[in-house]
Amino acid sequence: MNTFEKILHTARIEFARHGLAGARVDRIASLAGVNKAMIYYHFRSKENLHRVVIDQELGKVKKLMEEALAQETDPESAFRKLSELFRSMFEDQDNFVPMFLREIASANPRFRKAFANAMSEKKRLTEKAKRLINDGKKKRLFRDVDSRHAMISFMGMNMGYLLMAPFVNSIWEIKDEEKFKKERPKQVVDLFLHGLRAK
Amino acid sequence: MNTFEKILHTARIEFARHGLAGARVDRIASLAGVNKAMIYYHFRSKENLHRVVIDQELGKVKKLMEEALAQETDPESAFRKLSELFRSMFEDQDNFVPMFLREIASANPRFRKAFANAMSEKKRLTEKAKRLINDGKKKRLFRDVDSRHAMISFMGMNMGYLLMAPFVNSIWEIKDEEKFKKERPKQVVDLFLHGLRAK
DNA sequence: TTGGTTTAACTAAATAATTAGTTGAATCCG
DNA sequence: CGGATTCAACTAATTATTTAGTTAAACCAA
Repeated sequence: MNTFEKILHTARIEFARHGLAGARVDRIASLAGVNKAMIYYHFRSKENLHRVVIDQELGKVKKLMEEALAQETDPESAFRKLSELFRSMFEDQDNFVPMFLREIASANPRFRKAFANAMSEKKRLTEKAKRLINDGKKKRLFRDVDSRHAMISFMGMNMGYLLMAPFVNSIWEIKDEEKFKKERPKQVVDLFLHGLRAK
Repeated sequence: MNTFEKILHTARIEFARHGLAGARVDRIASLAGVNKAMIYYHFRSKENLHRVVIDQELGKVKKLMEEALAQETDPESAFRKLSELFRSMFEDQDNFVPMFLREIASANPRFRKAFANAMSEKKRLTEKAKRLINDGKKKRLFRDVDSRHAMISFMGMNMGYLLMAPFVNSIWEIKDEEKFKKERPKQVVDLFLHGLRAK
């Protein structure tokens, strides 16, 4: 890893832990094993470094999204795929969750737009989701539900635990987090599909 | 409002907007229309002021929880009640959401314990929820689902939109937020109950 | 090939700016 | 009186940013 990458890598951790205001340039430098001036040499300012880190994370999200939306399948596999997408989005990069939460909290419009853009990459996520549900409705497989509400519920079911695992574990006394996480996608998709299913 | 209350009120807004590290004591003082010295006179330090604000917010959550758990009813009304509880928890106090998100992000163990404690006030929320689902299962009204997964999904469905409304609105192109919010509890509870229902 | 020149990457230290917290004298009011 | 409050200037500390100078590799013309 060269200096540039070392700084980015350490900054990601620092910003995830402390947020933009709480992050310390000295700490990034010393943890990265790099002279502090190098941060200004490569990134101009703390704020700009933060922006670069955020953009990088959003880039990964966008990429995952594109991969997940590539194939066409039946509703059940599609929802399982989406469930898996959320898991990888929030799970594989443990720095993303805190950064994501803080950006929501600070209502940063730049981030909101960039994230919305990454999520509805060429409208494919939203369109695909609506299509999945409306197709099911036409075929009388699904009840007559509002597709937006249904999809938002689906996202909430999926993301809720991923975002707040430590809290949820504590409240619901979940001892074996790993096991629980593994069970989760199936449980979520089952509940959701049963919820949609026509009687 | 006396000085003490003015400070608390302004601090709540400041901490919600900027977090502990980003909050400025000078700004709190000037927005509260109070001399900075008064903040130290009443609250000793910025961190302590933050703690007081957080504790106050958690106190409100606890109170809402207690009220909501007071009555006993059928599953449908109970879940509707819970849905309404989440709404009031996150909606009525618009400063709570950002503070909550930031505390999750910073993984503050003090907050986690206090929140878990407020949520599972004498275990009544978790026990009641489990009981609701297990009763339904015994009466063959509900499928054989894992009650913890189901309840976590229910919380996610409810909280997801409340926590991330600006994002979700942007992604799903929701124009009339107020209308959508009003429809939401019914939509959520319907999907959830259909998801549980035995075939 | 060689000696000078440029350049990006880097260092150590200094400076500039911000900000939490303090002080002490003065005022206000029941 | 005495507790609450104002006020503005202050400090001590922290922290972001800049600066002046170094290094080593790449480049390039004679």
